[in-house]
Amino acid sequence: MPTPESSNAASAGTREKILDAAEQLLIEKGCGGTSLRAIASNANVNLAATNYHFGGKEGLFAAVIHRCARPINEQRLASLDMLEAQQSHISTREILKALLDPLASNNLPERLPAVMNRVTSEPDENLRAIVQAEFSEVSSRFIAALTRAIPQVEEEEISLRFYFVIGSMLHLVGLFGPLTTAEDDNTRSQKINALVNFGVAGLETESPTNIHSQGTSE
Amino acid sequence: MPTPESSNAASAGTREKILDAAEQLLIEKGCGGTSLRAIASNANVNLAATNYHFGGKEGLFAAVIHRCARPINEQRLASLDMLEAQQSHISTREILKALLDPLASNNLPERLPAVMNRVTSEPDENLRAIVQAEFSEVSSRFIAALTRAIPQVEEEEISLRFYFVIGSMLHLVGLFGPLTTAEDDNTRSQKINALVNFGVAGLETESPTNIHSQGTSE
DNA sequence: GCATAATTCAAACAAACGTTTGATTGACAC
DNA sequence: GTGTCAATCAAACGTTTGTTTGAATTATGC
Repeated sequence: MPTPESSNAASAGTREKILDAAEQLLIEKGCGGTSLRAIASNANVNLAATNYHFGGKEGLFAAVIHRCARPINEQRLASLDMLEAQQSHISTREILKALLDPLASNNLPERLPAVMNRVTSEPDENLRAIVQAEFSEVSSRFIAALTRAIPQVEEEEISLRFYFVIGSMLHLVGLFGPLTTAEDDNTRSQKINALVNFGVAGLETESPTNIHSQGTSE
Repeated sequence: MPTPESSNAASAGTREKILDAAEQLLIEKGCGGTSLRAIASNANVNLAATNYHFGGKEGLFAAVIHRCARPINEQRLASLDMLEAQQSHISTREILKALLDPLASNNLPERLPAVMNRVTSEPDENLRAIVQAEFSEVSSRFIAALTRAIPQVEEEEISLRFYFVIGSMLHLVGLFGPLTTAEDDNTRSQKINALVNFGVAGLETESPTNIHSQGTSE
């Protein structure tokens, strides 16, 4: 009884059908709220197929995360590579656009943002580790680029502000919800653009020198 | 068989013990990942007590949310009330401090931020509605105040940027994790302060007039 | 065609789930 | 004491869960 954990060509349809259904249900109900039976039913495959192809529930959701996160992160890193190859100094705005514009692109898996939003807040430790590993290169590369682009702010502060941008991004894509039409694509890219503006200003600001309590008295 | 859904004085110990254990487990495992049996076991009460006092799992978690969210939101609204009573013009920074400083206060329930972070990303629709209702007044009041404080940015944009701040906040409190010591309190208020700086800059920035694609060519 | 491996299937497994039941306890009123 | 009501308890309810099994089916190599 071999478990083809990493077979690709074989069993063309079933694997993808399971991944599609799992992705959909993961968005709607979360990881803990989705049963393998519901996945198999929505995918029109046998229940045992989920364990056969992915070795278990955890392996299945790991595969969903991987399939979703990889293309968008590759696009992000490719954009950053191109910027760094072409220019000696890159602006904060260019870096943030490389990070966030892929979310507005419409040749990406439609439900990718929703999956990211759902999965980054899952309490399951194993899934969290998978997500973190999937995004670690993007984080370190972009933090490094931002540190170079904004020399007047120290790296530790840049790192914290980068996670503010990520938090805003996750919250935003959670609001996307069922946007699928062409006009919604416009709305989406408008909101991504608003996040870029917001993030550029937040990242580049210099902290006020007086840290002590800036009270209510005017 | 009466179900004392809203009794207060009676059964002093058990109710609170259940709420404490449920809160703890909600943070660690999420709503779907926490069973009533685990709650009852950690609280050292009988399993049936959870249903007796809260009418079911959903009622229990709603009570946890309510107990957590209410004091912090009251503090936020009280701070905003005070600002609006004392001054005719309130700065963006003052508003954000009224919104975020309560998260650094140490006379609040320790695990409140973690509960907020966990529960705002729960897929359960009923719980989401409860959370939304709990925060709706804070949202509308603070968005209105920010709109008055930043007249050069239109309200719809302010509203979107406000949710960016909320997203950053939720992401930040998720990073707090097991911070409990006194020195960690300092770290926490430093990070809250960093978020205030970030948010002020992001909220007050004026969008660049050229919306069209700001390409890579310098 | 035939053997071999990969895949699908119905069925069952033990375990854990939320909820309910009915008896038992303790406190307070009269 | 007696009656009443809120609270706790052990035990069981029927479902649903993730996973496993072994036979049936399909594809692949020769």
